[in-house]
Amino acid sequence: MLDIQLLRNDLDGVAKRLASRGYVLGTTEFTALEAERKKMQTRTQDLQAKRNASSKQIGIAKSKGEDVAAILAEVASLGDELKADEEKLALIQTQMQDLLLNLPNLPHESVPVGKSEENNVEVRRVGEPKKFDFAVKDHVDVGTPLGLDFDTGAKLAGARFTLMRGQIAKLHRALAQFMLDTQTEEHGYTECYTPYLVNAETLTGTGQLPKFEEDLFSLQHNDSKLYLIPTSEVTLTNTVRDAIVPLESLPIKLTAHTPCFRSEAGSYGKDTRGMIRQHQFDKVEMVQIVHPENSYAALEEMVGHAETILQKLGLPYRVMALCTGDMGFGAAKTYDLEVWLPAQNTYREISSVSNCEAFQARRMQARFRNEAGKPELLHTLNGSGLAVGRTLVAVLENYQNADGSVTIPEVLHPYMGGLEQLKAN
RNA sequence: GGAGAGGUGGCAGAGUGGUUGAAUGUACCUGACUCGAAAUCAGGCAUACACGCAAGUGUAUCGAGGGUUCGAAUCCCUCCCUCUCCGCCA
Repeated sequence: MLDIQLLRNDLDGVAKRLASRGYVLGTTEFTALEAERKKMQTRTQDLQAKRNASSKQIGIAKSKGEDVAAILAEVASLGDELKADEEKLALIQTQMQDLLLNLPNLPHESVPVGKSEENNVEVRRVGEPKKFDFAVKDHVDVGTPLGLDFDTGAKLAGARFTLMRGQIAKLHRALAQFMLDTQTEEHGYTECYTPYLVNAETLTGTGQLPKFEEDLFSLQHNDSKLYLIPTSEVTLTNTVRDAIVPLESLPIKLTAHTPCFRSEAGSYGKDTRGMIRQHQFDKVEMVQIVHPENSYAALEEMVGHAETILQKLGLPYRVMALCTGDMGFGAAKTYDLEVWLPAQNTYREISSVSNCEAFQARRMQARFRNEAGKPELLHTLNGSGLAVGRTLVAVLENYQNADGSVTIPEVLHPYMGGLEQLKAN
């Protein structure tokens, strides 16, 4: 959520910055609503002040045993008008809140301006794509003989679900364990186990609701509606919702390995083959909750934390700075990590690391007590470290051998009980 | 699922429908005393929002939302959460 003060003071500036990410701000609508709000709020508060003053006098008069009929009559006439004004004001404030909740974050000044994916800027490239002296297969063809089973996944749940068996299932688990251990032991994140189902408030805090409800899976339980988390960014970040944390506790660094559930509405026909785009996938998430002064340093640091995983796995990748038009709703700045997939002969997103500045913190009312002892909004960051399913895809494709076997990256050996190669039985 | 007890400021803990944004204690900050500290004394000490150049003034908030009333922390209704006992359960 943007600071409403900023909209009041510099509406055109805000509109301009939002336009850079392809969002058209209804400035006329805002101006009209804001004028109405101001009028109604002032009027309502005046009436309330009058009522309060009279009521106080009634109290005083009664305690002295005086007659209160005159004041009573006077204040009675306020009643209907006040009630009508309060209702109207509440309606306006709801409208204003809706408007604010649906505005995306402002891009940081360092973000390249652009319309789409094509305008993203490559920051660096790490690792050399391996040369194969045989025709490379994609992860579906490599993985199927080894235990990757799309047919059974589809039978059990439908399209975009996968079943893994045996060695592949174990490799998938090994990857998650390895990532979690690296983030906790080497990078100082606290491991968390979080709910997979959350309420609407939580999702509003991180920005998935109200605007992106269609991207979520939900279920009705008695009178309450719960949603499956699309990422543990949601649960980890919301740990500080409605909280004022002490300065000394910063930065808060959290990580979790959870499944993520996404409806993938609007991506029909995209990445239908294989397990690139699934309704359910595992991810090790990193979240940092920091002092506003440190959030951009933390962003760079977190990109490094995600890169570490790719480097240890020996997977070639590149770092992309997303342009204004390609960034997510809540992000002020985002880096994507893209891993090399030989079968697609291209780099594909495997991690996304974003600084949301105070955008989520303002929605969540997540604050810290600053040096002066006053509550101030935190900055929140999140990033994948990494998406486990896509990492599995990358390992299968990059480490495939001519005979159909797959070499297991060395760092995973301890997690695989010493196994060094996946082979079909 | 059944029965009961609760939810008030950083913490503890009062609060007969009326000068209660809230006693008191404690923590914290400032000042006085002191060479300094402790003790003591005095003052300060919630959040959000609105109006205002400012000083300031006003509004809202006692788990959440409704209601009754001129006036609600206090009365009524609904919901949420916590705790205790019983039942069921991985």
